[in-house]
Amino acid sequence: MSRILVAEDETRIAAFLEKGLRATGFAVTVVADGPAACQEAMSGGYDLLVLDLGLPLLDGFAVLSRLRHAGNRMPVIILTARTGVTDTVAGLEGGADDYMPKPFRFEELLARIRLRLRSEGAAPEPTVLRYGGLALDVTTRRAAVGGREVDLSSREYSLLETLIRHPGQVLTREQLLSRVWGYDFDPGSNVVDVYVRYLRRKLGSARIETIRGVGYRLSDLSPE
Amino acid sequence: MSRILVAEDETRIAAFLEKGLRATGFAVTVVADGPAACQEAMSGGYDLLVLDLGLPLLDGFAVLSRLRHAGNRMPVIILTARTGVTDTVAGLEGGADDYMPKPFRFEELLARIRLRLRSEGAAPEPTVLRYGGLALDVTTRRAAVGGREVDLSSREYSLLETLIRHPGQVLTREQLLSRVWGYDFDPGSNVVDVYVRYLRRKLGSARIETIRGVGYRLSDLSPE
DNA sequence: TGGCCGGATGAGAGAACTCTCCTCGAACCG
DNA sequence: CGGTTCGAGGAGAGTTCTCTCATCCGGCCA
Repeated sequence: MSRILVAEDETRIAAFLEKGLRATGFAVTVVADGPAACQEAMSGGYDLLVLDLGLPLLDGFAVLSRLRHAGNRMPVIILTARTGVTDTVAGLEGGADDYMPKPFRFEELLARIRLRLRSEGAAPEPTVLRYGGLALDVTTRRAAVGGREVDLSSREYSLLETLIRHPGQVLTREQLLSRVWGYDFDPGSNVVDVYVRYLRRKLGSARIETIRGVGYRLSDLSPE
Repeated sequence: MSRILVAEDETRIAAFLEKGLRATGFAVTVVADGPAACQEAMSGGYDLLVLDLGLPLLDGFAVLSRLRHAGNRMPVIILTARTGVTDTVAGLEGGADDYMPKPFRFEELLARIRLRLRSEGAAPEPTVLRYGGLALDVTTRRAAVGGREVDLSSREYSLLETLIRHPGQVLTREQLLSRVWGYDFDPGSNVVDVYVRYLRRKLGSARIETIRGVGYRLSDLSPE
């Protein structure tokens, strides 16, 4: 699987990224300041760099610029605080690289990463995800159960996509919460339960299994 | 530019597709029944086929199956009535091909077509569209004006994307209405005006020019 | 068996979104 | 110059979406 370098100094976010990316199957290394980011990135051992702008010692811009001047063309996804107006300038305006304003949903970042890695010549990402009679179209964000088209809200879709990307695997509420809702969401909330219910109503209740005390799992019913 | 074959018997929709695709810069041929679709498609003169399932004489499934059996691997996007439950079965379930349930928004179809053509080895579609200090990120559907991040609703984004894909060109209300809202939308509505106003409020009013009696146009102000 | 705990469900508040309708003002045309 | 037409803008209704909260139910354990 691909190797990803994360340059982020806020430990909470760094941990969030590391855990999520690792669970997705990437090899992850985290660094917390600019010089370390440079050094690691230059080593050539990574397929992609997730780069926070607000790094200590040497900020993200400087890191990126050094990389590029050294001829390093690895794909870079920039994390930028949304509040800082000027930050985003170079994000979108700055040129070829991808950016992602904070706070972001993990699934969104994942989508960007997949896109970047794919364009690097890897196998193309399938446009339709299938599992046990379910079909999810990632480009139009629509779903079908056993051939019946189903309307999903944005949240519902995102939750279902997360589940279907880990077929047969149990995901805890915390995992789902952080992936679909983001890293700064109230851990005591029962949104996940509620949205599971919404999905069950639309997909049929047997599609999503409850593992008591653990979490939820997509079950692989064959098409009705 | 790419050549597209449209197989659709409802004249209203066929005309809608032909006009829209042509305006986008594709070379378009329209056929209205199954045998004609087969014949044209087999000719090899097209890069992509937009195929309605409800064709007379020979339905879309049959056309597709004949094509594939004949070894033709051209990308096919299937149009399917959303009401017909069973139709969608083979749409999403059927395998490798793309499908698009009716009624659809033109811009959505366009996105699918671009995706298909891109994966055919053409130049990759840029992920950020820029024009006159505007930057639009097509993957996250976010926008920035002169570096300032702007939140857009789904409709607002879609309208702005349509405008930015025709930089400097005047688009009529009808064009915008059919592209962003769909082909069966009330032509007497003033939604376009309203959404132009929303965009102006968010982007600055000078960004979108009004051409009296004609329509709207993005103006290429340099970044503020 | 009785009580507890985790999950399911119902209800609903608040916000965002989409669209319609109506009025005002300005451009254009005679 | 006056009337007409077209677009700008304000206001608001209806809907959907997202999330919270409170209650109910059923499994599980003492």
